[in-house]
Amino acid sequence: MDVNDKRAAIIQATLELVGENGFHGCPMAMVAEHAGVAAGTIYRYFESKDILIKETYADLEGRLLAGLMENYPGQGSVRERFLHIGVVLVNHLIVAPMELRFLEQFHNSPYGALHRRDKIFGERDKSIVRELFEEALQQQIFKDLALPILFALTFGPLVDVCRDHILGFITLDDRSIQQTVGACWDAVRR
Amino acid sequence: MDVNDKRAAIIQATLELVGENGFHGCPMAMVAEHAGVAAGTIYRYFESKDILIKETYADLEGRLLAGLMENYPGQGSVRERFLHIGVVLVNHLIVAPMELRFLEQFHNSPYGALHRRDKIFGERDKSIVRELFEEALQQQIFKDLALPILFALTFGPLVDVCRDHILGFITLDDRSIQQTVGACWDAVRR
Amino acid sequence: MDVNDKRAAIIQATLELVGENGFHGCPMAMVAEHAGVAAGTIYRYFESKDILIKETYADLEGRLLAGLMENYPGQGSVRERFLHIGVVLVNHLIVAPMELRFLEQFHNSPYGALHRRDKIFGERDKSIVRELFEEALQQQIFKDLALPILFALTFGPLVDVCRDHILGFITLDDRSIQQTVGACWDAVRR
Amino acid sequence: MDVNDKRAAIIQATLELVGENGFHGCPMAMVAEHAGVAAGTIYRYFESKDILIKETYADLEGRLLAGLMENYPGQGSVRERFLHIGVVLVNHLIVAPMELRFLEQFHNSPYGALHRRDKIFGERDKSIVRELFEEALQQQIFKDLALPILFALTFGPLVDVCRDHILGFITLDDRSIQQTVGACWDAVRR
DNA sequence: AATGAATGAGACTTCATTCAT
DNA sequence: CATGAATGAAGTCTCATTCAT
Repeated sequence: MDVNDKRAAIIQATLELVGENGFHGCPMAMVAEHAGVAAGTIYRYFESKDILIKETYADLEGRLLAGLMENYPGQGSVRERFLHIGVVLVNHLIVAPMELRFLEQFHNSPYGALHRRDKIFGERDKSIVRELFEEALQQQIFKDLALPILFALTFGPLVDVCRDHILGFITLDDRSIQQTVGACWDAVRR
Repeated sequence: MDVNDKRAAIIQATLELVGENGFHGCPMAMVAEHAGVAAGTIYRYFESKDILIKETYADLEGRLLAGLMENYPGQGSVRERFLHIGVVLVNHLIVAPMELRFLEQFHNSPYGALHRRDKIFGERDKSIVRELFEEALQQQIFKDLALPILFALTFGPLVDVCRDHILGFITLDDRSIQQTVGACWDAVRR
Repeated sequence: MDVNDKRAAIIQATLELVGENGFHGCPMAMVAEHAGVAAGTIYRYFESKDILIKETYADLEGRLLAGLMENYPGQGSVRERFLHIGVVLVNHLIVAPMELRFLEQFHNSPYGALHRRDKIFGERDKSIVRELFEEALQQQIFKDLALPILFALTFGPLVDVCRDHILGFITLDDRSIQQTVGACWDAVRR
Repeated sequence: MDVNDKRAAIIQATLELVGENGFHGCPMAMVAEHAGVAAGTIYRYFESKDILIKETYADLEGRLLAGLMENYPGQGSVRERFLHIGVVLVNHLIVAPMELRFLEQFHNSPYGALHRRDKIFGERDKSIVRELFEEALQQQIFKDLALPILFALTFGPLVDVCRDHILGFITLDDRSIQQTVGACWDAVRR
């Protein structure tokens, strides 16, 4: 388990450094220092910096999805599940500013697009989010729009408001989060 | 006008390189080469790389706003003006992929946040967009949400769908653009 | 006389900039700006930056020697003349900090040594200083030391104390200047 | 000891290059080449070029002071100790031309003045030189002049004659060194 | 398996000098 | 003669990656 500890420490250090300082503020030597390992050691766990970044993203995404599934109202209506996902996502991101920053950085990198392609076309990665959206389409609850458009209408604004909250432009509380996710629902529902 | 030609060539080269390769793929030497000038020449027009980036953004934003104002239905209803802005914006961005990529890169940089702050709090930059949103709030046409949230509900999805179009994940045509902007309207309207 | 005005302005700008900021703080463009001429114009008066520096030095030296000859007690004793030279030199340098800085910078440059060589071996440049020292040697008033050593014993300390005064390490007044020059006299006299 | 070897090689290369070509003739790439290391390696030992220069100076000064203390006649008279210091200093400098040149360059740099300030006002750095001078002042053996002036009367000429020796303007031998240091003694003694 | 010193390509920026106007 | 925009070589410093220990 020592091995996983080290791997986890490196990923955590990467997340924090990218989150705080952006990609520029994340040299391998600094990752190593924060993780408490030697610079060369990183390369035993990750082939290159690119791969380290990608796996850090995958790790983050995994935890994000896991969070969405806690108390997930699997038996609830589409609307209930939609609101759950939106609210939990926002709550997760605004208490973890660095994770949000990381997500944004990642989406703007060359591999960001590649990852997105897999996400949208790949069949292997059927998350509850995608299941929900496909179900809502079939039941004609959602507008008849392409899946990426529905994703954009939902997650685009949510990520943006989280950023604005973190930057101090707005202050989100339970009520305004509810309202915002509700507005997203208005956007996608028929 | 020769001077402006050179300045414009440098800005254009910056736009294209950042758009194609991201910030990392845009060293000053490459900008110079693409612009057809010597490396040192850039510094006659822009004090530093940071300033070059900022002014490239300002240039792009200016053209974007100018585009929004062409055929702007100033006398139309709030809804008509909202749809005009959304549709024109999307049409502009999907024919200029590099400009879109540049915008996204910019918003994720240290100065991106600063710029955003000015935009939201500053009074000096009252664009037609902001005027429209404030009017819609006063007339209680929009939901009672903070301005940044309304912006997020509108422009977040629009920028995202443009990116997906450019990346080939979806194909936007007039009809789907109308529908998407309409969905944003559903999000913000009361 | 317009031509000489421009030349003089360039030399003056060079003196001030080197004096204030050292050689590093004296790019040709800045010299041009301070002198109120275009960068290219400097090259009509001085073949290169090296030559500009040298001629600036020559100019300064000329004014320095001219200063020494004002009220020079040509008929006075060797001691009187020595004291006059020392006191006038110090007074000149401590009211013109930039000139002193320039002198020091110059002596530490590659051409500094060359210039010194000419000064010591060249016959063409028989200043009153050298005449005085040679006379003092012949009359066995000075110690039987090589001329450069006598120069060093005299001007080395004087330049150093001027620098210390300018840097604020000491404060020179008429009395301490007299004493210091007197100490130099003690060093060289038999 | 391998680490110190590399550090020492870099310092030695800096000393030689500054000594031979002045500060301008000492780019980091050339230092690296002379030291037999890669350019980036220098930055493992020295944070910046400025710091490299300063530490090279400190190293040189340390060796200089160590040289002065060999066979130092600690029990001898003030005059004996003064002559010892002067003679040893000159002998050291004229066999190490590059060290002398380096010293001169250093004293003319922005940090030169700062260092000097510490030297004169700082209490922490009570070298035998300063102790000697203060003792001589107290015992009224020296003229009643400020310490910096006494330093100037002593070390100003000594450094200058060393330079002249190295440049070939004069040839110092034991006898002329004795005479020159003796002349400095005449300058400072009451 | 781990270390971390070493590497060296490449980034940004400055500036002496030229030359078309 | 004067201008000053343009040049591009050269400088300092960073950092992903390797490899001897």
